[in-house]
Amino acid sequence: MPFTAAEENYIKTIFQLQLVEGMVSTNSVASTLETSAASVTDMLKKLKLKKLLVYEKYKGFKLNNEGKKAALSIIRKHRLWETFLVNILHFKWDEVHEVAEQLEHIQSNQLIDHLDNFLGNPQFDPHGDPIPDATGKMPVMTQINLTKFPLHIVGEVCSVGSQSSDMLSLLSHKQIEIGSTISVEQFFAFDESIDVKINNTLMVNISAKLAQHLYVKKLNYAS
Amino acid sequence: MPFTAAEENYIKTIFQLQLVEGMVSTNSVASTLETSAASVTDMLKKLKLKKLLVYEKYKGFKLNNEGKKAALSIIRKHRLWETFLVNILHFKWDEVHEVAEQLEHIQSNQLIDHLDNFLGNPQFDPHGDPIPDATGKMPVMTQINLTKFPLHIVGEVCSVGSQSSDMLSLLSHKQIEIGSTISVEQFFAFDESIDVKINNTLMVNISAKLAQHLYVKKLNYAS
DNA sequence: TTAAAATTTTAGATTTGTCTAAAAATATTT
DNA sequence: AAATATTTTTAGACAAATCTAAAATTTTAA
Ligand SMILES: [Mn+2]
Ligand SMILES: [Mn+2]
Ligand SMILES: [Mn+2]
Ligand SMILES: [Mn+2]
Repeated sequence: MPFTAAEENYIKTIFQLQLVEGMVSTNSVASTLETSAASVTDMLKKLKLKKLLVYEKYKGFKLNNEGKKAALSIIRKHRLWETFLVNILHFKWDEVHEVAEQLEHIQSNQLIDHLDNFLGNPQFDPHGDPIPDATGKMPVMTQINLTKFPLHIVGEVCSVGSQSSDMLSLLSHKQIEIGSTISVEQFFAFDESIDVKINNTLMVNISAKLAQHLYVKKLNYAS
Repeated sequence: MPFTAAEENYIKTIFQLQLVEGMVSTNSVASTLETSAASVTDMLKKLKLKKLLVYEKYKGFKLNNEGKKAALSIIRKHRLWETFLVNILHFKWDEVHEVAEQLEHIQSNQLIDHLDNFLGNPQFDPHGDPIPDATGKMPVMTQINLTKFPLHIVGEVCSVGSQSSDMLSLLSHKQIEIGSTISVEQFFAFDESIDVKINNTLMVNISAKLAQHLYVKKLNYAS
């Protein structure tokens, strides 16, 4: 029942890929984890043996309920630790990912429950991603990718699709943060870039690639 | 330069044994880590190759300066995490050891420095053991084993030589804690047990075995 | 609808950390 | 000083996680 750190990294990656892809491919896992396709196949056999996923040779694979449950527990730990690092130890939000990658593998339910409680049972992590509770439930976010966000509607930046330093420093340069209000003002078909207004004042241009990694939600409340 | 968790566990164990034994034996490490003597020999070769210890076949071994430095860094992490678990997450002092055994292997200097700072740069962990600073220095304790403590002198319980649940629950039963004042009032040669006075009031009998695991320091300050 | 390209799996190694059983060295007793 | 016991090391094996290179399968393109 307890998993190794390597198994947990695969489980988490497959979970996140299947949210987007449905069925997951060997190569997508390999490139996400920066490992070889052969290693992925090796691990798939182990995870299948442990009854965490549905897998037929050459046909792709996806986590079953047991596997999803395991993934949510790892994601819960990862996001709670990130919250701890930023809120309590005053890390910057682009400095926490690597350490959380390690901390998520610490085995102790008591630890994670006490941590959750100490942090005040936070609902979202510093990147705006929802934190599953002990049973695996997460708040729904109805977040939309910025590329699909309607024009001239004010939303709030609530999540970033990548934690690469390159991306985070670009965001920082453009003065975009989690919680910034944002509205798409113009679309340029040529390069699919967009002009957005940040916090109702600053106007900046955002590349298609960057937009693909920004998630926003509509502001339902006053303003 | 970074060590694996297994290497770190050996380094820490050898350090602690050589404080008492001077030269360390294969079997003492094996029984402390609950592993086979053969595994210890295997690891000794690796640690020698990494120039962390002085080792000649069949002759015993001990950490050199480089090895001691590594050990102190691991001990620093272990004791800071224990302090976090007890002071911040409200674990009991006899519940923290297993989790700290895992947390001590997280690789991030930034993390441990921020944690130290957040905890207020504590000098002692919840078991009364000194916490090395970032350079490896620890406060000297001049603690004495209770079996060697002079009669009728008031001291303070500052460390326990074991973290076994059995021992900690026995201490709890006798209402002895870290920080309790203690004085040895009578020695019984027959079973080498002693009567001690706790916090200047309660008189209890302590077995030779228990006394061997209790460390006290003289109270130099008023009272 | 074959041929070429891409993807995936297998075969065979390697590293780390562990084990048991046997051999070697050291320590203790007659 | 032998014989015996203990400790330590070596030899050989195994599981986990990884790799490269080759084979198998599926997909795409001619
Ligand atoms: Mn991880
Ligand atoms: Mn996050
Ligand atoms: Mn440990
Ligand atoms: Mn301690």
